[in-house]
Amino acid sequence: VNRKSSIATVADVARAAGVGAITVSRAVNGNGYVSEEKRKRIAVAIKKLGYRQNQAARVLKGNRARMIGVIIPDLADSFFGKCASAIESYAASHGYMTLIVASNRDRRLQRREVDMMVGQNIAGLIVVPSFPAVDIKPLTEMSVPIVAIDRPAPGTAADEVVVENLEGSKVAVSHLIDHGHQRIACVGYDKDSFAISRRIQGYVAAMKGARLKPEIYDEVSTLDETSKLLRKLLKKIDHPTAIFSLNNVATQHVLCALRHLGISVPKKMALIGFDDLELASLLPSPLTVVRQPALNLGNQAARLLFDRIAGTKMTEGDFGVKLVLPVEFVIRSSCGCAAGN
Amino acid sequence: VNRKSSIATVADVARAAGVGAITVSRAVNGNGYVSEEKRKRIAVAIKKLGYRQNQAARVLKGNRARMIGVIIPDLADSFFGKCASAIESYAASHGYMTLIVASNRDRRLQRREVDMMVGQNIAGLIVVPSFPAVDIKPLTEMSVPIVAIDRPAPGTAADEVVVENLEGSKVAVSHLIDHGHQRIACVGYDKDSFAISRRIQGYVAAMKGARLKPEIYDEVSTLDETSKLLRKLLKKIDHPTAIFSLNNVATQHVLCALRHLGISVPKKMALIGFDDLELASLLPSPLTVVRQPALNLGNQAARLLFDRIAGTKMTEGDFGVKLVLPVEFVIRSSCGCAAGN
DNA sequence: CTGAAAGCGCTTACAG
DNA sequence: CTGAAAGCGCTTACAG
Repeated sequence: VNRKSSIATVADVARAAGVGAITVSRAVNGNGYVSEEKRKRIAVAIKKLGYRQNQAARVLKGNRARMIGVIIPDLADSFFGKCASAIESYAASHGYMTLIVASNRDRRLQRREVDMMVGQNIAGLIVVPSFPAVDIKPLTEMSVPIVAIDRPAPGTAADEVVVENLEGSKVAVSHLIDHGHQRIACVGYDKDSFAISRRIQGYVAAMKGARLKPEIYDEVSTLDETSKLLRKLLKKIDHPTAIFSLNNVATQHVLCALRHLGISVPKKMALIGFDDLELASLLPSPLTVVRQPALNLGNQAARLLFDRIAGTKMTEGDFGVKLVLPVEFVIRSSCGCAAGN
Repeated sequence: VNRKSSIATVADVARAAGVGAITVSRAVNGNGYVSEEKRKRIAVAIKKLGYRQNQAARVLKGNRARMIGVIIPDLADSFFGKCASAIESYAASHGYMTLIVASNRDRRLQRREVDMMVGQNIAGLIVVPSFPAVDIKPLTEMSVPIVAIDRPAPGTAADEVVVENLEGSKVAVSHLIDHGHQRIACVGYDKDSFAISRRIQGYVAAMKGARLKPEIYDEVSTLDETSKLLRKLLKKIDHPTAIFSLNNVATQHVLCALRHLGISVPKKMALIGFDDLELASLLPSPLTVVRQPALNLGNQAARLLFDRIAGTKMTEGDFGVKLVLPVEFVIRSSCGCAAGN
């Protein structure tokens, strides 16, 4: 492949600038001292030859790639998409590229992806841990810094950034109770994930605090199942008068199902969802939600990761920084409050 | 860095399997012939030693990285997010990782990102071309296969996958005309992009076809500007009675502005948007839209790209495959049709 | 403050 | 059908 011959190497730059190869390397990487004069000559030569550092050679010498990995359950999910977006921006501003992969909640797939990331020698990883930490062990073994978002990664030294799941849910459910609701259903799925289980705990805490009986339906993941559930619930005379939905997808399903059943919100059924939705404020009854700071979640995670990459923070014996970001309770009117926003 | 010493190399595997290094390489990459017996011994040795191919060394030898690049304007935009998601899945199923970057419609940023992708020796690129093709020249010069999506990349040999922008708009606007609307405003921004300009053309064609006068407001990009525009329009006695919005963001702004102004849809103002929205069917008046096949767009683009990477298609003298995907006209009720969906 | 030499782990002609 | 040697482009101790 002799088209390669047209690509400039350090040696070419060194020759053109009349210096040694190592000096070029130092100038490019900003290590060690290079006299101002040589630095200039090198810069000129680089521009003239169109030199670009070959990352493969750099990595082969033992350096980490200027790349980080991001593993999220689903790239098309707006919440995770926003996280990824914030991370990518942060990485780009630090001169790093971002390998983004969706685990699709498929364990084998994620394992393969982790292996590939090892093969690429990534400098760090931000992950929404859908699986036991053993799955990312190949990376921890290489002491690649890791930040877990949305959920912790127990058994690792990973930093973590999560949100106030329990507190946010408690506030939301208490708000429904303040509106006079006695029967409040809690609807969603993925109850084994940290975030959801914490939200359920918050719901339970609020209900128990008001001496109300929790009604939890935490295995309702499709629109169909949601419709079925609501139809069943509404048959009872003494049915729930409010719903707390556990994430954006669950909220959408509940909204859809209620619409199809012709149940008006909040008149016949009040609703608060965890996670904001794009058009939430434009719905017939603007949706009251617990809003997660998706962009900030990504940002903070990236910040922690790059602190580790830069070696600012120690990893030895240190069990990681744990960050809990506040959520925002956005009152519109699906909860029963009159004024929308 | 002597922790390296614990990582197995081809030489280690070769020794353990009692074969030459090259045979290991051939077995791993599936080139050339390796006897069944040696293949088995090698597989055993690989498993035992936990060998993983070092991508940096592979790339340094002149091979392309098992990585593709994706450049989109904005990762948090649900339309582009879906495209990226489909591309990533396709790539993963082919054993490739995906470098996803947002250009943020910032030309300098994108140039830097292209340079970094060159440095990583990516095997292919899928790009939403926001800028002249000269910006991706470093990649074309290396004959990296490129597929343009959403917009063409004139002046390159890139394959392209776009949607029926003109046709979709024409159908939508004609539908409004069939509802008896005589004054239909066309609202949006980014008119210099291919997709939007084609949509405007479709709008104009439909209007002219009905001998109606086009009213184009194609520099309305923020909610504020949208509100201002609508307020101004509604002051006139003879104001437009329908709006055609040019993309998902414009549609959202129009919906928001109308809500704030207390204008009911479709009674006071009919509306059709290009691009579907998540909760479109749950709005007070479910939104009629021209739906783009975002996932399929990504899929088709990935398929074309991997055809090129596999060398199935020639690039020399060939000006690329041009694919135009159909859009779907989803009639709900914001256009004035009674039945929602 | 700067340079020459060695080597990272892989694969590609070339022999055999 | 399989192997030994060279080299991809870079950076890291080590001298000077």
